[in-house]
Amino acid sequence: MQTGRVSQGSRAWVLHVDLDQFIAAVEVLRRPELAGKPVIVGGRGDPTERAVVSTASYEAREFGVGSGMPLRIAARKAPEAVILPVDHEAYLAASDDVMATLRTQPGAVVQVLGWDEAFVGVATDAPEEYARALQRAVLERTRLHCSVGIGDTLVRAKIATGFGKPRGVFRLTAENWLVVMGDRPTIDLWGVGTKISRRLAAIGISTVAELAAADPDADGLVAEFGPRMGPWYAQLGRGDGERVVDDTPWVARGHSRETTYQHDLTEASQIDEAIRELAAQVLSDVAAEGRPVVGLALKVRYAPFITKTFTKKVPETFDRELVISRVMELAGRIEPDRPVRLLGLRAEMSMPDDSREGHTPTRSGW
DNA sequence: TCTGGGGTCCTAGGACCC
DNA sequence: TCTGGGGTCCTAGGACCC
Repeated sequence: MQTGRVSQGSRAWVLHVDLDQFIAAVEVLRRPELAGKPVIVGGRGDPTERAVVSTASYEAREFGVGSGMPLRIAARKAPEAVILPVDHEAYLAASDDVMATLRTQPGAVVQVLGWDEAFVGVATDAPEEYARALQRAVLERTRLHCSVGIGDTLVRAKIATGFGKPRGVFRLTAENWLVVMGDRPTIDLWGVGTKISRRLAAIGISTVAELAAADPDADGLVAEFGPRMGPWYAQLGRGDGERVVDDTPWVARGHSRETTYQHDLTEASQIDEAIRELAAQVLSDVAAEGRPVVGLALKVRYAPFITKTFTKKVPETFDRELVISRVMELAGRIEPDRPVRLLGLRAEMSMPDDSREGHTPTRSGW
């Protein structure tokens, strides 16, 4: 494992690189006539189907379209928009080019976070210059623009990027953390969503500054969130945490497939067939890893928003038939005579001995 | 016809064992 | 027969991220 530690007096920095409107930008590259137009990418590109927006171009965002929005609604808000189907292969190829470019930067340790973002650890006395050089390299090699956050922890670098968008650079460290973030609501933190921010507000913590000043025990964080997450949220409020970028290759814990059906499934035979199809997909994903299955999870969404998950541990196995029979056991728990809108199947695999297990903080990227 | 698909991790509670 | 505490494993559910 390589790490981004200090060398020879230069200070260690964490850079967070995030491509601007990545998916839409990739689409515009191969369809130059779309430049400057509202572009929405989602599902199979058909706004009459059940699907959501993956990415909207900045022009489409002006109409109020955003990621995660039902495609049907997006099409209504931006009737002029060009709607394109999701093309995973194309984005993966573009992503690989971007990551390869980052790795060519002098002294860079690259930790990939997703298709369109990565941490870069580097020791330098001029992080802004380094960031600008990095942006130029990515643009030259891929024709894609990115924003860069500079921080002294992963969390601060990640949050800094938002202030740099689009195409900019922003530095967020212990020095200016509270000045920049203190008055903001806790939901602006990476790792705090609507539920947690509401629970924080209920114990009297609404802003980042209040969270930063909180004593986990005395101020109720431990009582509300437990001995592990309570102190973790207080640390997050201060922007503290991991400082070392880690390029250890990712090892997936499992693989899953999920399908939302355009028309709810009502017949037992339909459901049976759909589950066998999911199982075949998941098993081929798992087979490609060459690691045994150790657990299964079957997710069922009954219309409209009631989701159940059935899980089952299995003895380590490579046996397809055995796994499928266990999956069908789980399927037997689906309530009959109830329309099914979504089915998902996840297979967990045994972890190789040399993988990082229980590293803390445990969520990816933290 | 309101809500994708791929992930990760934490916690609570019950079962079971000593 | 009743009761206790500690530990581990499993299942289900929740939350968050891109």
